[in-house]
Amino acid sequence: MTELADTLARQVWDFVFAYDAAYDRAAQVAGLSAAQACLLEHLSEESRPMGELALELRCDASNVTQLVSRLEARGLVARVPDPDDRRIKRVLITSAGADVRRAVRVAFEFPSERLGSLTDQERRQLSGLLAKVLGPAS
Amino acid sequence: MTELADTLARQVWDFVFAYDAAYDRAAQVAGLSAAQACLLEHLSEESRPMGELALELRCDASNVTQLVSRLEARGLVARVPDPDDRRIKRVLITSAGADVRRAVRVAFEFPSERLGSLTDQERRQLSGLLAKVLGPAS
DNA sequence: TATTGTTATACTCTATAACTATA
DNA sequence: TATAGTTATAGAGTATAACAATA
Repeated sequence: MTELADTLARQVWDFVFAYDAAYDRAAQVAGLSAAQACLLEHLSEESRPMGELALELRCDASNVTQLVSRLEARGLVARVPDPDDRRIKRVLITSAGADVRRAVRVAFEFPSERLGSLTDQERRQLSGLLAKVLGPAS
Repeated sequence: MTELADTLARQVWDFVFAYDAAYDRAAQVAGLSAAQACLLEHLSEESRPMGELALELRCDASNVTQLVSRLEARGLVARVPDPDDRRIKRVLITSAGADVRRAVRVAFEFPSERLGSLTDQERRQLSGLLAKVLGPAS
């Protein structure tokens, strides 16, 4: 009986499709591409080396260079030197960047809206299932 | 107590990230981009009008033109005329296209691999939760 | 006149290879 | 010699606007 598995696979596909589309729209509302919004999401209070970002985003360093250049041109991030290693450039989100990032988060209603239809117990259930599916490496 | 909601949102984000990356890789194994594989996935035995594909993929018609052109150049789909309306061009998957699509499906182990770690009961649970989250419009 | 699909164009994402500066 | 990041380049995804063919 693989019918259940097929149904589930389809549901997951549909969910991911809707999720991705919603994130695209949210980024667009804030005037960003999804990739740019994603990069901003990987920045914190402190600056971060570009190489670290490339690793986390699982993309080439030259890609990060371009993304950061576009964000920097719009004043959303800044490149700051690393005090210990002058080869390294660190990326720092500006206050304008933090504003835009907040706008993306606000526009990205999908999780709260969709997951909001679940009861507290169902949310716990889903969280447990996802933890099992994602495995220990997360 | 929004901690649960935050945890869940993060888990969903991680899951989608892993899912998307896995689909990218699967398409790449078969020599396709994710968008091309996705288009093939929307074809069945019968040919389909390009406009329908644009609607389902939620993208512009000109985008479908380009995707189909690339797939057609590689012999994976063909454009066939519509017998009733000569404005319409229908897209038909070739047997080579069906082979490649099968290769993508085989390479896309993510759902069966990850979801395979769940028991039958857990799968039913997850399916139910997704049905509720996706809503009636699915 | 409205619709289907294409063309021209432009911007972004992404990777590879060659390069610069620093370690 | 190895590493961090950049530059040059190329292919693909995507959209907008102008267009051709057909309804």
